Formats: sequence, C-alpha cells, structure tokens
Amino acid sequence: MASKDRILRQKEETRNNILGAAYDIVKEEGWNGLSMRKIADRIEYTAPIIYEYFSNKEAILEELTGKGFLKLAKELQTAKDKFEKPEDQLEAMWMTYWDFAFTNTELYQLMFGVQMTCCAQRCSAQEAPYKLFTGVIAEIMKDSNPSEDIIKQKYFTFFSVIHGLIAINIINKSDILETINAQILKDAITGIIKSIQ
Amino acid sequence: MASKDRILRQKEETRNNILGAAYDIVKEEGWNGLSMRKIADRIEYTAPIIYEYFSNKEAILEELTGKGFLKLAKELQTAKDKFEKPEDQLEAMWMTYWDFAFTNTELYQLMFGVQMTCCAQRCSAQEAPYKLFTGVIAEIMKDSNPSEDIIKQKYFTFFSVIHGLIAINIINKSDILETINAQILKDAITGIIKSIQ
DNA sequence: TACATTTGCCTAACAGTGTTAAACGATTTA
DNA sequence: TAAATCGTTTAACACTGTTAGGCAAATGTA
Repeated sequence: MASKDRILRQKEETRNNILGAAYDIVKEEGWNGLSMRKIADRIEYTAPIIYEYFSNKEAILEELTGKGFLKLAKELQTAKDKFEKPEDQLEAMWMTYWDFAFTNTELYQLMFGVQMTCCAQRCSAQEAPYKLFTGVIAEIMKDSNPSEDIIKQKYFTFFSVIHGLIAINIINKSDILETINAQILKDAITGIIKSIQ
Repeated sequence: MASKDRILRQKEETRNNILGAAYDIVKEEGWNGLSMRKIADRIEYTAPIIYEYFSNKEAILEELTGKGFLKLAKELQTAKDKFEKPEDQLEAMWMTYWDFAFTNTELYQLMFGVQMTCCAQRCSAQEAPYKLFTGVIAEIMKDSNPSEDIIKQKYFTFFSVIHGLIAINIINKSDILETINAQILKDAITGIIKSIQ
C-alpha cells in the first residue's frame, strides 16, 4: 500500500500550500487582506477543505508564528556560531534579530503583535508628547549645543526601551515579575539621563 | 432660534456617546469585539446613523487615538510641572508614560499598535530564541554567579530596546533616519553588554 | 391653515467575513 | 456487485462594514 504514503505526502503538501498561500497573501495585501476564501483560491480549492487541515484561521496563524520562531532561532544559532567570545556572539545575535524583523516584517508583526496603526498619518495630536519630551531633553543637553537629530535620537532611545518594555508586558499579560519591570525601567531612565547630562 | 443651539449640542453629545460607547465596548470585549452595530445598540440607535457623525469605522478609531494623545500630553505636562530640574522632569514624565500605558491599555494599544498575539500560550517554539539569548548572557556573567532573575532581567532589557526600536520603525514606516537607528542600536547593544561584563 | 421641504431615523440590502452542515460523485472496501 | 468511505463542493448561518431607499415627523413657506 504505497499509495497511502503518496496520499500522506499530498496531504502534507497541501498543508504547506495553505501556509504558503496565507503568507503570500499577507505579504501582498497585509494582514487585513487575509481570508480563508482567498487562501482556498490560491491552492485551487474551496474554503471548507482548509478546515480539514486547520481547525480555524487562528490555527493557521499560530502555525506561522511557530515557523517564524523556528526560523529566528535557526538564524540566531548560525550568528552565534560565527564567533567565539560570548560578547561578540551576543552582539551578532541581536543584529541578526534586528535584520530578521525587517526581512520578515509581516512574520515579525505576527510573532510580536506589532500592528500598523490606522493613524499612520500622524494625527497632529501625536506631536504634543513628542515635543514635550524633546523639549526637556534639549534643556538637559543645552550645554553641549545638540543638533535636532541628536535630540531625536535620545528621544527614540528612551521611547524604545520603555515602549518595548510596555509591549512585552501587554503581550505576555504580566507574566513578568513586577520587580524586574521596575528594575529595568529605573535602570534605563536614570542610565539614559546620565548619558545625556 | 435657540433650538438650533440645543440641536447642535445634542449632535455633539451623540458624537461623544459614539466614542464613549466604542471605548466601553473595547474595554469589555477587546478590539475584536468592536462593531458598528454594537456601538449603535449602546447609544440606542441603528448602525447607519453613526455614518452621519463619522465617515467610517476607522475615523472613530482615529478620533480615539487623537483623544488618547491629548490625554497623554496633558498627563505628561502635569508630571513635568511638579519638578524644577529637567532631569527630574524627564524621569517623572517617563514614569507617567509608563503608568498611562497600563491604566489605559486599550487606548495605548490603539495609539502604538500593540496587538495581543493570538499565540499567547507561548508556543514552545518561542522558548528557543529566549534560551539562546539567556544562555549567552549567562556565559558573559558567569563570574558574578547571577540568578535566573538577573539573567531574565538583562534579556528583557535587550529585548525592550531592540523590539521598541523595531516597533517604531514598523509603525512609522521608515520615517526615522537610518543613521539614528544604527546609532541607537549600536549604543544600546554595546552599552548593555558592557554593563553585564 | 395647507402645501412643500427638509430632517431624523430605520429597514433592507450588498458584498464580504469565518465557519458548519448537507450532499454528491468517485474511490475503496467487503 | 453492494456498501462504506473519502474528497470536495454547494448552501447556508451569523456575523462584519457600508450604502440606498423610504417613511414619518418636524420645519419652512404661501
């Protein structure tokens, strides 16, 4: 009964086709453009058969997420293997992480819940917090006569740490110890302030 | 014709009611639970009248985003006003920012595009990158015999900066100068590595 | 007061979504 | 050959955002 094998192989293939089609659609039309019927169209089937491979749409996303983490882990490993000293390894790994996010943006969005806000056209209100922060930063740095770009950079440094920390906490729903949060937050803020004084 | 005024006031009121109802629904059922018909139900109207106040659903979200930034700016301002020295102001402002994110989580999610990933049950694959990083961090810190929590903390510090930086870049779609990104990234990575050696 | 116009609001509908149940033809099994 | 199973589709349900049409009350005009 070698035909059993062939059928199993075909099943595995269409399973992969579904995942591939889904990711292709997302790359072309974004996450909002993804629908079961569109996936079915690509693999030249009708929508209901997808449910014989995945229990629902979310299951497809979860599998893609899993594949994403696997791919990331693999790239991190090869980055690590290029160096001997752990300091160099760590730097290479984070650089790889950075690159991964931008060569697989859609995947990264799925894995870490980064949504493109509808309000991309920076509603003018968005400027107010920005100006408040940069104003104070400029005040602290006034002795060294910093350029606009330097101030912007310092602002983004602050923003990155704190927004990043907030994001993990929201996504992981307070899986992280409160003390760790407080420690990182305090370290980051005082550290960056010191570095700009 | 004072009735004109009353009608205008009523219009403004239902406009606010729509925004309020929308935000209430989101707080109760999350962003996926928000629909035009549910909003209409709350304000005791039918869905189409909402379109006399907002051109579409996205316009409602945009207005909420705007309100969010306004509220944030106000809170930042009062935090700033409590101190004289700019260093203290900046610290107070970022702490306020932090608090804002967690007392207005849904709003923050909308403003900065933080999605709760479906894969909240940390698909085991998610562990692989985590273990890779913490492994190397532990190696660097091995002389000081660090606890699990300390290593976790260092990992999250890295993650925060880099994920935060990635998130801004994805959301703002490369509005930020490449040089600034490179600078922050390099500063952060080498800085944190130095701090754990 | 009588007619015309505007306003406020609703019902119905369209096209799309995720998902399920029923059916139907082909293939495999007994 | 008859029965059972499999792969696939059609049809439907309950939603979604959004638009067009209509009805009835309020308003403006003669």
